[in-house]
Amino acid sequence: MNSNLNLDNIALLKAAGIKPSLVRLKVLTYVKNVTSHPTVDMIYKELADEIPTLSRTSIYNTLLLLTEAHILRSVSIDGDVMRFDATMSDHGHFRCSKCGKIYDLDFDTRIDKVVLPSGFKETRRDLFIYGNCPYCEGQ
Amino acid sequence: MNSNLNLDNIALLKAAGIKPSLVRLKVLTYVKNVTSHPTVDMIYKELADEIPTLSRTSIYNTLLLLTEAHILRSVSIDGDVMRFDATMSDHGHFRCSKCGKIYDLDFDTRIDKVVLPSGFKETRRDLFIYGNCPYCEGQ
DNA sequence: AATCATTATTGTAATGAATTCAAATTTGAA
DNA sequence: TTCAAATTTGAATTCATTACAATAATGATT
Repeated sequence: MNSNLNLDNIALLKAAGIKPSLVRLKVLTYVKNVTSHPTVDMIYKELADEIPTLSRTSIYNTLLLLTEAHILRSVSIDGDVMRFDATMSDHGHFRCSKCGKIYDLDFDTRIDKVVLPSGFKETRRDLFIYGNCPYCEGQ
Repeated sequence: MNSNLNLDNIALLKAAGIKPSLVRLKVLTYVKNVTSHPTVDMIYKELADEIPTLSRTSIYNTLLLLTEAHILRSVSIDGDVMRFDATMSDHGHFRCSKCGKIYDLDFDTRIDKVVLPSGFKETRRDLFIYGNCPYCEGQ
């Protein structure tokens, strides 16, 4: 399964004109396999075991590259550290004010009814909802 | 008009249990009179003329105080520097990718139709739309 | 008016995420 | 194998924000 995913990711990177180096594959695979919207630090700490020479700069470089290629997207919520997300379909984010966990938030097309004043041209939107998640709401 | 607004702001601060000091009044008045969603730096540079001894820390302190009192709100868009907004009614924000200007974005209640999964309790939401504003879209 | 505790303001130092940049390493074509 | 190009590294830098201790201002009480 992991190797399959790697094969997919190799193809994915090649299709985007990006050489599938070790660092790039590991970063991409990790962000894809995880729902935690990891930070650079989380990625670094996770991959440092497998790649002992790894530097944070490489992760910054890689994430910038993958973000510009629209393979990942960056998520910056309310002044927090930058996080990264492999879910590229249109969706919002919920952040629990207690535990800080970030959830992907599917929303249907009703949000598209928010209309811009004339002359404004939209390229992207972010919806962030804050509150308590089910695990923190109980207590 | 300015003195009237100051009188209003004095009352506003008092009602919130905040002593209406000079710095607080100047910061509040400035953010209220301006639609630019100013940064700490913009506020500092603007007020430094009138209050020569002003420090950035005071502005940070003041903005935190006013934000916690729900007199102002902070706006953090896509990893940018923190900005501040005196419009407290429900609204979104549009940032022009070219000129960087931020516009308030009224939206009607249709956005409220975005439904959270059960167990999630919402306290606040942010909607950010990116693209080009009318002045930048032309060229 | 003087005292004094409380609050506000200041300024310096520390923190930490993100960026810059040049050097070292790796890669892959010739 | 050679060599140029691309990748990775690590140290230094930048810059917004926070921490914190010192100073100044305020306002109630005597």
